[in-house]
Amino acid sequence: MPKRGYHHGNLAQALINAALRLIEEKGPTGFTLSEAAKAADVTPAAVYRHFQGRDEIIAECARQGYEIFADQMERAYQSGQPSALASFEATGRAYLSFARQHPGHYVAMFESGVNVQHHAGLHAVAARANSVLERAAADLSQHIPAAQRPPAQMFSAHIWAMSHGVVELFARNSPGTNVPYPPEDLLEAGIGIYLRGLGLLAPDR
Amino acid sequence: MPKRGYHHGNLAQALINAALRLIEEKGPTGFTLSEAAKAADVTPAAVYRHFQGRDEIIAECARQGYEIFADQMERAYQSGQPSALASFEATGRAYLSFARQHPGHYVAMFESGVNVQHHAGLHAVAARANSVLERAAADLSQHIPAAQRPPAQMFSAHIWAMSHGVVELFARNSPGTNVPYPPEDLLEAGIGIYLRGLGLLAPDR
DNA sequence: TGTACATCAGTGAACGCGCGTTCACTGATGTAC
DNA sequence: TGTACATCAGTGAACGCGCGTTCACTGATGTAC
Repeated sequence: MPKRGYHHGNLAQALINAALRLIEEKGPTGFTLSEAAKAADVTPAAVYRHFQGRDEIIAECARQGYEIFADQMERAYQSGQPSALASFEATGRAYLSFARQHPGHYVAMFESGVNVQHHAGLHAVAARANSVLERAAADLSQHIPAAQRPPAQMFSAHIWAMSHGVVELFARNSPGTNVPYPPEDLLEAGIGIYLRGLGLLAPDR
Repeated sequence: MPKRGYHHGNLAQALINAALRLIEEKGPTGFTLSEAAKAADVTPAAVYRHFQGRDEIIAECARQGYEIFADQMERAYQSGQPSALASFEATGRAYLSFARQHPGHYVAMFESGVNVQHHAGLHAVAARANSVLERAAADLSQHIPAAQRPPAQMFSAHIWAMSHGVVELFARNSPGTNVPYPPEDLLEAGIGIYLRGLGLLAPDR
């Protein structure tokens, strides 16, 4: 409890943290400005010293999430170097791991209905996260015979889609039937089969 | 305007339809009981003659959605018979096509936070939809050499995840960068690569 | 070090709003005789 | 066919609630001299 600085200390971040916890616990709908203020031991009106309103809080949650996400993707990419394959697989894994470690951020980014285009800073950092995955895909595509090489942007999108789908459908308590595999294994296997389809892994292992 | 039957005619379904339109236009959050009632030209209190409350309306939207979805999956499966491969590909395509044709239902089913387990009828029909995809996967797995055959439930989950991811990320105006491919093509290509990875398509085309 | 003043983060009361839900009711429809 | 009655879908008024937002304010902190 440092509580240093002016009055509260760092109310802006305290509100963001409260919002993230609320979003994580009750979904994007469950978050209210008033409740976040209460969680930060502050009057709802105080929020307006730091944010324009409710929307800006969610947007900032998402922005910080994209920042962390982009960093983790970058680190995953580096961890796999110099192997293009290892880098690519690591970024796929990083997606799921991010969703697990930062559920509040994840929901703010992908399920809150926040408009990435409408917030200047948001768009930039979202693009940065995306570019890591695309770079990994581009590296990898060098290893595919040019003739049958699909655009890197395309299979980066495939991996992103499969990762996102696994998170949404199987890494939460969510709808439909629960599949009896840990999401990590499911994604790992899926990416493996996909890469074999690209001719990047031996046909049988 | 048949307006037959008692008073309104078929208020229950009129409310569901209004709810679906609202959900489609404003997202799962945008739907309110009061607004649905107004759209059906009825007092909010009238809703309680037909539903226990707000939640039950959304659940019924989702239920009807799963019903349509299961039917379409079934039809897609049949359309591919007797080829296991054609059936499987068709069910994958049916997913995206359903999301396009019935956006309100889709959102109610997958983005409204409705709990499939909590509503008896919902769970059953969701399982029916899922079982079609799993049957298609099981058929297909017969064509994979037993030694390297992954469980059918697993690659059914992969295709479901990729389909869902493509819808969520690229078939809406949603987050991140927009990929310059029509979602249908993206999904088709992704499934193709994946099936090649399973050894079910020729390695080069 | 001490005093006077400016800054500005957070307060507390108030607002209008639309929400979901309840209740006693009304009056159109269906049915029995 | 006509009348009396039962049913029950929808009404309209009311409720309590929590929301986001505004406003004039207060009083702790930082700063100039």
